[in-house]
Amino acid sequence: MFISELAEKTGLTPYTIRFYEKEGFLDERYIRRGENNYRYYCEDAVERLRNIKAGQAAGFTLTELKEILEACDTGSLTTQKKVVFLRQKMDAIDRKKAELDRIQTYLASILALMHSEE
Amino acid sequence: MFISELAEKTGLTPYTIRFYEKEGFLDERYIRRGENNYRYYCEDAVERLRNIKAGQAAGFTLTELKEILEACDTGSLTTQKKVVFLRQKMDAIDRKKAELDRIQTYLASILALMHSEE
DNA sequence: GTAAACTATAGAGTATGCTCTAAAGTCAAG
DNA sequence: CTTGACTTTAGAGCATACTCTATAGTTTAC
Repeated sequence: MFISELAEKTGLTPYTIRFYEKEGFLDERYIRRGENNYRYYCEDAVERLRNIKAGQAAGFTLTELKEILEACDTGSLTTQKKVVFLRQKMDAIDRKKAELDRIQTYLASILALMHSEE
Repeated sequence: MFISELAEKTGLTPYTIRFYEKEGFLDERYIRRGENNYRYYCEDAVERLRNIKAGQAAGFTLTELKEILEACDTGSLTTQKKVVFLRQKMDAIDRKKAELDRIQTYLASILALMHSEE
C-alpha cells in the first residue's frame, strides 16, 4: 500500500510515518520503493506502527521503543540478552502501572472526600 | 524552606521549581517572599511537586496536570463538575493502564516464543 | 570586608517529537 | 494534455518541558 493508505489505517499522518522511517523504525522488512520512487508498504507495517503508537501512549520515548523493537527483531543479540532486556522493560512497565495506581488512589481519595462533605 | 532545600527534597532542580511556579503550579499557598525577595516554601510544597512528578511519570502533560490539580484545589467549580472531571481523568488512567497491559502481553508473547525455540 | 555560596531576573538554548513548506516529480480522469 | 491529487526531498518551524547563561543582589563564614 502507499503512504496515505498506511496513514489512514494507523491514524498517523504521512509526515509522521516518514519521520519514523528517518528515525529507523521502518526498514526493508516494511518498505520497498517502486520504479517511481514511491514508498510501498507491506501489511506488517500497520502493526509495526500501532506498536509504536501503543508504546508512546504508555509513556515510552522513541529511543526506548527503538531499543525494545530492535531487541525483539534482531539476531544480533543472544537469546539470553534479549530475555534480560525484555524483562527489564516489563519491570519498567510495572513501575509505570504502579504510578498510575498511585494517582488513581489519590484521585479516588479526593472523590471520596467530596462525597463525604455533601 | 528555601528553593535548594525544596529541590533536594523533591529531586527537582531550582530551575525546574521556578519553571513550575511560572506555569502556575505554585501559588501563595506554597510560596511567600521574604524581605530579601527570596522564595520561602511551606512543607506542603514538597507533596505538591511530588504529585506533579508522579503525574508526569504517568504520562500526563503539564496542561492536564494543571487541570487536575486545579479541579482538586478550586472552589470555583461545583462539586458535581469536579466529580465528573475527576472521573474523566480516572478513565484516562484506565486507558493508559490498558495500553501498558497490551504492551506487556506483547513482550510476554515474544519471551514465550524465545523460550519455546530454545 | 571579602570570598564562597546562595538567591533573583530575563531571556536564550536544548531535546523530543512531530508538522509543515517549498519545489519538484508522478499518475489517473476527463 | 492538463488539472488535481498524489508522491518525493531537504529543511524550516512549532509545542512541550525543561535547562542554562548572564547579570546582579544577599548572606554566611573567616
